[in-house]
Amino acid sequence: MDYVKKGAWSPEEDKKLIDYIMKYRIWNWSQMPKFAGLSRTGKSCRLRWVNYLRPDLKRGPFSLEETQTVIRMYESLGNRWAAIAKELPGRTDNEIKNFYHTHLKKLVGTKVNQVKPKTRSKKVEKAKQIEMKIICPIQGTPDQSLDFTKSSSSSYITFDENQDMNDVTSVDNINHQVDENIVILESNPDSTWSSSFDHLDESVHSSIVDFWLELYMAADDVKI
DNA sequence: AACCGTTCCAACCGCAAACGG
DNA sequence: CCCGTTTGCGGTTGGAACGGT
Repeated sequence: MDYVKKGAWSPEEDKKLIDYIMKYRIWNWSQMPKFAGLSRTGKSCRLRWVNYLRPDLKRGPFSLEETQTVIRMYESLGNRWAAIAKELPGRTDNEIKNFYHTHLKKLVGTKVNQVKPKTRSKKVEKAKQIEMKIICPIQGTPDQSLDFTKSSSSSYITFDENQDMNDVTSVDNINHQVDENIVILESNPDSTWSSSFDHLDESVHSSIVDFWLELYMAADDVKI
């Protein structure tokens, strides 16, 4: 093949590849392109099919369950994306890798402190101004899959200045606070949070972690 | 409106593993 | 075994889209 096309796939190319595979199945990636009338390498065709055109792909944002699975699997397997993908039907290794690098890397592991955003949302700035009470550090969670204790710093969920720690007995109560002032900040750990966190029982604790993940995935205005 | 910096993801590359003659 | 070819994996990047000024 003299000319090999690179870059983004056109809809016509996608159709050629899909039509060919539907008709003849996958038999040899390196030979397939010339039979399918594509000026692409077999490698490019395989990647396009596996990561984008395959009919069994899920698409769309990761659910909370999927996110938790990625975190859990990453903590046990490391960057073995293909192995992690086996636990998430409809998701590709590439997709999981991208998702991890763009959304989770700063939450898992030890680099939380090193990814300070260059710009903060207005809501975060406002929150800082009113000296909000930190009530929920995402650190030292009872759930090992979300164990941030290795981190040299922590992420906080913070609430409005009048929020009392003793009110935090259920996720509903937490949710109630979200509309106004909840923000997530990164910060160095200090002594104020750990003691205030002690009286929360494990179920509330893990609920907060779950809630935080949900919030993180849903909120546009949240900066990590 | 125009510019600029950031985010995100599709697609690339290099390398390793698997395959098969 | 050896060696060439094919397939699979993980790191990296180009550029479109987005958001802020």
